[in-house]
Amino acid sequence: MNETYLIQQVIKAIKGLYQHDILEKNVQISKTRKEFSGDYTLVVFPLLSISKKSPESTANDIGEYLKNNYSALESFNIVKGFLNLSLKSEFWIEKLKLFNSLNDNLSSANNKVLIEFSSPNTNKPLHLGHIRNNLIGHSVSEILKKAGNEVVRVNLINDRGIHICKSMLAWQKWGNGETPASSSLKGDHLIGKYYVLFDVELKNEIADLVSKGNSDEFAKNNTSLMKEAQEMLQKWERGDIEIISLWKKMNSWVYEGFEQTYNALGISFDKIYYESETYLLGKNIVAEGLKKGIVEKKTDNSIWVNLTDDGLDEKLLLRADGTSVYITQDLGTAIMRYNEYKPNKMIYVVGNEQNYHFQVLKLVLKKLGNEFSDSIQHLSYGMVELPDGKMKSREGTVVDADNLIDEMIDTARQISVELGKLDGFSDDEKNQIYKAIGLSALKYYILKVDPKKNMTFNPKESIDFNGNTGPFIQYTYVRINSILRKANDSNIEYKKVDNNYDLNEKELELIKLLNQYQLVINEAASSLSPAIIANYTYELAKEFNQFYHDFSILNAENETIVKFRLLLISFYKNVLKDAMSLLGIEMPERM
RNA sequence: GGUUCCGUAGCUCAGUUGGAUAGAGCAACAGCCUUCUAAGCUGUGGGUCCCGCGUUCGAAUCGCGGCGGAAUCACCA
Repeated sequence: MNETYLIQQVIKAIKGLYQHDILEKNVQISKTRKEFSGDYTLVVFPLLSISKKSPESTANDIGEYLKNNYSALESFNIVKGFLNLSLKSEFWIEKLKLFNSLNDNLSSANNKVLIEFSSPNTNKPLHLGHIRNNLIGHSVSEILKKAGNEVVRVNLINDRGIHICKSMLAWQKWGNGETPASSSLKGDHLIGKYYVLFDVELKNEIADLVSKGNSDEFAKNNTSLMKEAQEMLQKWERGDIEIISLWKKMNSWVYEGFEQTYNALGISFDKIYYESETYLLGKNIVAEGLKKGIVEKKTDNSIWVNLTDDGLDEKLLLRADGTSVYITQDLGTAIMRYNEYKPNKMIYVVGNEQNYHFQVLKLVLKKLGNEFSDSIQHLSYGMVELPDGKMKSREGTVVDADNLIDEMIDTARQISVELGKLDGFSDDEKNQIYKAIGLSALKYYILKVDPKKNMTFNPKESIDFNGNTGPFIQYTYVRINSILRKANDSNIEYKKVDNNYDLNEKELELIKLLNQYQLVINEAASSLSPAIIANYTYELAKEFNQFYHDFSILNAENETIVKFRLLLISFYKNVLKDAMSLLGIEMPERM
């Protein structure tokens, strides 16, 4: 809690009472817990060595001092070593007024931040893990922007490498010219089908070799299919016209498919990099490193970097046949990006299974003389697991992104129809609302969990639409909206508020919570965590619903109260919408 | 085996730089629609915060040691 104005008052009090200077960070002020009365609580224990008095009398000294010297203070009370301070209504009403200018009082970090997320392979459709990546990336971008940073969103498409050759080869061998049009399969799903087929056929071949008396080890390393795939990769790197044109054709199918999924999720990028366009730079960088003697060539011509001095291992940078590996292109991409944008910070949204990779990447970049290496931050997020463990494509347990999105929207439709809330809307309007609700359930479900933690998704239990969920928050918004619409229809003017307004307890709670928004944004931005925003929106919604239940707004006791409450809830509406937009979640006007 | 991360209610998760009697949702049970949208509100039950030791006025939070789980240590990406 950085309520600076209060902290300054306490510092003054300590100085006045005990002639002692104290640092801001040593003043512990927090929100007062619900079971006690007060707005803020000062923990006096750390101050005892200065006051040389008991906790109670120290708290009393400070309380009295503030009472006499700080005009905003209404009253105080002391429980054990805790000094609870209540501020005057006027103080909170002034705070509330600041929400008239919601968007222009943000801390401006003025940093340029480049953030990479999504980064799909072009050999299979997106799944639930990718959804988490995309949602986190998009949301963190929005949060950083809100906190005053310039944000560049980039996607790095992994469009080359042995895995792409596998699906190309399988399609060439067994595809019979199948296309998305001919099969009415989404392009990325079509390619995925052949990637799986390759794996199946590869297993068959290995089994065949083993049955002919070869060892498992030998069989694995000597399949004709793998050899063909490797030859294809070499041809690709040499620019073989036939292979390149096949590659372009198949990739274009995948991009069309991805585009649909990105659109459904509401995600976009400022810049898309393709590994096929950056990996050569990576190779050059490795070659330079070789000249400088930073990396070394082994007898089989493969190139390695030795990181044993840094507690890590040796790492391959180029294969013996000269083709590049994952980290090769990542080196090139990082340098290219840095030179292009000169950001203060580069964030990579990549799963925690690649923690080691990023350790290596930063080290190698540094060794090669790139000081910006220190500005790279790996936003390492946890895996999405199923109740019995990891998703495995071989076992067909992968939760497909497109299917899941469709299911969520369909569930939203079913619930809405059951409740009969959208009777009288056009089909277009209805579909738009179903989509907003279904996606909010999905997005909120994923984003409310701390990114760095693994999370469990149970496909058998559908994602909830009640309780701590996206639709609940949307519903709250819609309720507010409905009241404001009625107020508008009756031409009630509620933009002004009198400082003498007598706040009731719940109204005060609502203002205090609203007042935290700025802090919450800053915290979410510094910890790169959409979960902080999500949990805050839930608090907002819960508080409002209690208020809504306990107090009438349009039929309040008198006009002053009606107007005040309308103003208050209109700020709730704005903040709810604003906060949810940071999660990439749209708010329907009715539902 | 080395390194990193994690362990909070039956389940899914919160718990802000160490602060007061550890919180929500789901699931279960019991109430609340003639009144601003019941996708809501209220209540009941549910805990060895993995275990132990330490630091501290104070530990779910920090340190050390265990136990349990995950990831990684690829000429996959």
